[in-house]
Amino acid sequence: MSTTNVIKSAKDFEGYQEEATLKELVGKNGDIENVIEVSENIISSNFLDFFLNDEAVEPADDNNTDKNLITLLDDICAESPPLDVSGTILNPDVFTTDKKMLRGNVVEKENKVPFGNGLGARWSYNIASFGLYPNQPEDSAIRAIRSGEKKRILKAKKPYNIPAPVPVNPDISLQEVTHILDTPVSGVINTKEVVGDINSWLKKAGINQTTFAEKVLEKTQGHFSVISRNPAPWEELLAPGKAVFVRMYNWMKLSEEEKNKILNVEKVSKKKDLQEKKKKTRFTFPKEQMEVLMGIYEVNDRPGKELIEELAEKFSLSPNQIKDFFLNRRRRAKKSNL
DNA sequence: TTACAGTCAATAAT
DNA sequence: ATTATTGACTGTAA
Repeated sequence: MSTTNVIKSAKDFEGYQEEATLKELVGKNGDIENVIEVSENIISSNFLDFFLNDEAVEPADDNNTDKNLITLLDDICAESPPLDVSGTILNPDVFTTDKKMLRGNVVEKENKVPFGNGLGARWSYNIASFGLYPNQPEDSAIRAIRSGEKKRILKAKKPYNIPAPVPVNPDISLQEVTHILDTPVSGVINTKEVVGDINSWLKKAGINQTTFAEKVLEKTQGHFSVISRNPAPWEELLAPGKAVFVRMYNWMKLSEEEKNKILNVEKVSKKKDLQEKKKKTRFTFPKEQMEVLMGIYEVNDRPGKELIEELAEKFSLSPNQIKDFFLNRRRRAKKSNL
């Protein structure tokens, strides 16, 4: 049986339609031991017999590009053959062994064969790697060789790994994912915890506040920043406030696939609209006014109407501006525990 | 009506 | 670039 036929058998076994090297065939399953073992049971051809047969140990002759299987297996399992291999002719005593011997009852013969890194190492490794070498002494050199080769096998098979199919639900629509996000949560949400989860997820996923706030929560970055830094307890939230945390809570339950469904939606540019609008400038209390206001706040955080109007008068501001100052101040002082 | 939660959005701060 | 801050506006509950 020629190497070509062996490869053909292997291809049939693997169900390969196209040309492939033996290495690729083995790599497809990623497990040379398994290929050999399974082939022994399934292939009716001489795949395994070839390996065990004298024929297999015949050196490839110089005019023949066919290599014997031992050589092929060595090529498969080793990046490069051991440097101190003295030749290509393997010990006939060993390779005329039959299946029964390979099953593990070869101790007597094995012990006569030198291990180490010589020629013998090649065949002993091959047998050992198939797990058919039960009585090997602890201190035998074969152990190192075997484990070393196994590493190489693992390394070699990587490029041929078939990635496990990622379970996805390709049919779920954006609308459906959004619906999931808005599904009410029964019971109390730990706002602090949710916010912590979201923030670590954002960091891990490399997504910024603006993107998350706008695409997922449909809120502004600033708003998200505030509620994520000092989330109010669930009980204190009104319906709209709760809804935001429901979204964050549900978000963490989504698969990455589902998350991407939402994150991939492109925001419609509002540049045009913004250009048409005259953007307001934000008033800032002058330093002196702020000092007065803060001074009052220290002793009285709820000034009455009279004081408010007096301040408004003095500062040439509207009473609402003064009112809002105290309102916002109280709210934010409470939130930040100050 | 009024205070406050929810927000926006400019802009300060990193 | 991003995140934090904050004056002001909106809607709601009391």
